[in-house]
Amino acid sequence: MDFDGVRTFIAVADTGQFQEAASRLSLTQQAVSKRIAALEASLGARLFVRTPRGVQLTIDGQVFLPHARSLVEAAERAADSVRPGRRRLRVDVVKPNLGSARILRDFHSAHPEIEIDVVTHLFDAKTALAAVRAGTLDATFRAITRPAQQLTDGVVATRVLDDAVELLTSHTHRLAAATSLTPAELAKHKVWMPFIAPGTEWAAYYDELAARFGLTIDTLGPDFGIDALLEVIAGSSSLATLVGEHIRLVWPAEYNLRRIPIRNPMLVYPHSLVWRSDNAHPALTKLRAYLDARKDRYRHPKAWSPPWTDR
Amino acid sequence: MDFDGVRTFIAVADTGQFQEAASRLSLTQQAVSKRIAALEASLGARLFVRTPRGVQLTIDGQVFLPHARSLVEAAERAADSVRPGRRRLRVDVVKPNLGSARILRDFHSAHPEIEIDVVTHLFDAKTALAAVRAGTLDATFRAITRPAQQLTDGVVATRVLDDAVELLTSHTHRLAAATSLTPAELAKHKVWMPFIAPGTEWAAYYDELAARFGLTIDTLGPDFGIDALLEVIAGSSSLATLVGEHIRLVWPAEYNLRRIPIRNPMLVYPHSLVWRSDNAHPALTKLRAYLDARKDRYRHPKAWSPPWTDR
DNA sequence: GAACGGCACAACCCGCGGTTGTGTCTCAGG
DNA sequence: CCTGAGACACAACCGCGGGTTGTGCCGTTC
Repeated sequence: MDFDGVRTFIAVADTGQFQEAASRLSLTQQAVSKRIAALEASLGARLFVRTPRGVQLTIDGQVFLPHARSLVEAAERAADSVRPGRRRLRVDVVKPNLGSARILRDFHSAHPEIEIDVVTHLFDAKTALAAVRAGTLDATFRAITRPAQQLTDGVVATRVLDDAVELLTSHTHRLAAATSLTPAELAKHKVWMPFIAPGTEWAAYYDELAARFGLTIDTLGPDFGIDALLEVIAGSSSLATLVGEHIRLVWPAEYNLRRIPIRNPMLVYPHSLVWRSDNAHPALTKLRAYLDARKDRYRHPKAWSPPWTDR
Repeated sequence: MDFDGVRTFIAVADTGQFQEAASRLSLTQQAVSKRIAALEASLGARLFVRTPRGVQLTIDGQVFLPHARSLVEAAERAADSVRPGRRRLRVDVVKPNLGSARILRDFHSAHPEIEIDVVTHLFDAKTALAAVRAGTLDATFRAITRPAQQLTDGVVATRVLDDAVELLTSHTHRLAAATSLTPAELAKHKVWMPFIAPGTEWAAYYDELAARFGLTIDTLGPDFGIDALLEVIAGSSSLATLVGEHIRLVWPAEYNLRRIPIRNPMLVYPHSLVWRSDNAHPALTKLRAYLDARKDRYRHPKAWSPPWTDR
């Protein structure tokens, strides 16, 4: 099964005859006949009944037709997704379960007509910012370290989300019963965050956090993914980790995990939207307007965040 | 852009190197290299950065990857739709705006996991029944004329929908003010139904109806489609047509059309579900159970319908 | 610095997919 | 009833796209 065959099938179905489809495709009737025969052979089903006055779709053909159309549409979309100019908006959200991804989903349900390509798993903010600068990425939700240095040549940012840090523990952990914690209380316990890759802006954030409040954060150990982490946390009464309030986490009911907010001060991880000021993509304008209209909804203005972030 | 290229792209993206992808695809590394180069050329974008230790997706590549996956999935679905055995349920509903299509949609929203291929535009019940008998169609919603003759060799039917006939007129028509009509009142006016193709079960139904109640139904004139018909009806004070209560019709507000129910007796068009008794498709079982659970919801047991339909 | 592992380029070659030519079937018209 | 037109299939041919083998280059590793 190949694209040419599918496209030929659609042309024949639309015109009702091989001849007409052939001239529309700038082919001979025999070529169209062969393509359809090949497609039918590869599918193992007859798609047309040949009549002296043209062809007619069989039931298999009628069933296949809408699939064929959606197939070429999907091909169109795929090609458009990388075509320079007039392409879908490309936004980086670090990970699909983060608060930034949730905001993007909210935006998408508010404007379902705007098509978005979500990018994840870029290594760090530096990579993402370089991509924004190069124009391969329209926007990224990232924490911005040292803004003066990184936001050069027309790359701008606004703070859009303060994700409050919470402690995630098993129900057997010594802090499990607390309804909230202060950073000072937290300093007495070890925090384990193997998913923080060294050299990223996440590592920088937690370094600052640990230094400022005297926490011990252990980022050692291989990162086997969030599910493995949750399982280990659930089975331990001494291990705990930090997560953002907006991070979507699901675990089996028997894990019985606790998410404990931190107060006095509240600690927030700062997400900014970063884009090139000369990027005229209409969907980007819509996204910025959407975020601007909600700019206070996801902010915790009195909470602590590192001094290097834009405000 | 061709399927092989897209599949190769996915294999390379998954393995992270041409070599490995090549052996997985039973190709040489050079062939993979050429395929990717050709794909990149046809898309006008670089998908991988070549490194000494393999390849890495560019941002374009990351964006393209999910599209590529959905593309091969769509291809899978398309091929499955006509593969004999283990295919989606194929149901014929005459036209997408009919009550039978609505019931099928209701069924689909009740069981979103069941995938259905909807077939329309089969010429008549005879064709549809032949397709059911041949096994190319799993079920059809049709009116059954002369059940004893047509429902031979294991093809069975149950009545699932009585679609009450209504008169559709402009607001300037002489009957426009009526809140309901009797067939006898209708007999004095001409009814125009150019969309009834001669030789179909629809024509048979309206022939019976006209003969029984003395109506004059005109099926002459070319059928330019439902929109054209509505426009003509809207502009005439003498033309009217008959439609089922469950037929979904939309028209511009200024048309100001009226749908007038018919009573004493109510006239219904009988839809039956027809299937082969030896068809073991699990989705068909579900559909039958669904319809059986609602078998009184769409019925008008006291209404008139032709004597040849199953009850 | 040599061996290794990875990708690209070059040359070759087979066969897929196109074209031309022809046969067959059906329907319309005289 | 015959004939011509129109439509699709089959056969033969052929060029080129896409595969293979062979080789080079480059960066990493020991």
